[in-house]
Amino acid sequence: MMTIMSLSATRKELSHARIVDVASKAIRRAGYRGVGLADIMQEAGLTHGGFYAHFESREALLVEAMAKAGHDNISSLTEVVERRLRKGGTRFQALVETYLHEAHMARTEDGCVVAALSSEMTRQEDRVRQEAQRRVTAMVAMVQAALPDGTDEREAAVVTATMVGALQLARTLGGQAGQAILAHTRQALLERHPPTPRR
Amino acid sequence: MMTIMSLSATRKELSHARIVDVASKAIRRAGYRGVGLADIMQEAGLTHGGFYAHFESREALLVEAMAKAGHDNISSLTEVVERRLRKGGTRFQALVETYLHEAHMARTEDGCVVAALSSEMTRQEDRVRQEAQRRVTAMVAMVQAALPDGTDEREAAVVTATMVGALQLARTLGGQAGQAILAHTRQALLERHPPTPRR
DNA sequence: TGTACATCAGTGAACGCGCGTTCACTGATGTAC
DNA sequence: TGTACATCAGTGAACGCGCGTTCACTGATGTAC
Repeated sequence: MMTIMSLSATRKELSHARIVDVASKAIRRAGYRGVGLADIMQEAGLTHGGFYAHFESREALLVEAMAKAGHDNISSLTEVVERRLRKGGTRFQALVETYLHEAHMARTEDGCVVAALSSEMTRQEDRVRQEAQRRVTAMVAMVQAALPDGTDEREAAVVTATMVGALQLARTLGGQAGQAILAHTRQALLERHPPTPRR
Repeated sequence: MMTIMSLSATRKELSHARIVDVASKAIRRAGYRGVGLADIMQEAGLTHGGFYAHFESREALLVEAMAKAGHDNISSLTEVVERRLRKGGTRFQALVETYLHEAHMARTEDGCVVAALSSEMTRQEDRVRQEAQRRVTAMVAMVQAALPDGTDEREAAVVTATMVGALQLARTLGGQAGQAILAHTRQALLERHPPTPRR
């Protein structure tokens, strides 16, 4: 929930972290333009006037919010994957089953920032877009780390694309149709990278 | 470019079609909220005041614009696929190579409406969202029609998710990294549904 | 074929609202002595 | 330990702009006779 901060975090640093955290959820829930600064500040327990003491511009907040969302994604996915691993199966299997899970379909604001914003990423100004590229790259790297050692980065990119696309279509359709897409995509990905090597 | 209209199309019907056509490109280029009504009307050769003689609301335009974009997608993809087919290969191969082509990556405003808007679809009001669901369903059906007879609809959905996700990530990364994703996704999909059945 | 009138399609100004940004001010926190 | 002062962090009003929506009006098109 909260960024890990040094013990000597000032009051201002704590406020800053709260604003970024609120924004990281807001953009995933409502899109880059879906929530105004006043609402974000209010949800962080502040008034909107103080915003520019923390950020140069709205855009600067978006950059930090995306980075925060991406780091939260990776750390919470890693944590859940580790937990699942103790019940057996491969790391990849655990990742696929966690990412393409109903719970992830339902909760956009805590979920994957790439899936939440991908079709808007190309339309952002330079700095936001560059951060978006870093988020995509980091996600591909995480998927690659879950695949068997030596797996091509481009293969990891294809798997990432499949997971992101499936989550988005599932969310758009919703309900049973959405769950069916998740289920069959899990199956397809595990066929492609089976727990036990083919030969 | 232009909707096919009856020979007796009135002047108003022609204007209406122009507005929808302009909007169908605008939303793909800039997102649901990326272009204002005044700009759309201007690009259609009109002034903004006349908008409400054509549509009940902005939302109503979005619904028509998405439907138009989707139909244009399917008809132009079908056309290109037919052309490619004459040079050999399977229908699925032609579809994959057309959809995951550099040209599609570069031209969002003429491209797939699902890939252009997917992460925004869940955030729209009812009527827009329902049309979005129809667009996804229609796209899955088109993919299914390109796969061998008897292929499961859910398998078509997985393939659709992979194509949509790959196009989006490729667009976000851009350049060589983007093209690499397209290339490897083409390869991965053709491995999964090879021109000659496995046995 | 021409005239008078009704309807159609579009114009352009105006309104209201939300939102990013700015700024003078205030209360709280910390520091010097 | 207490007092005086400086700095910090945040407040709340205001500004300007863009955008969806409304509306009185106009010029063009079509129809009746």
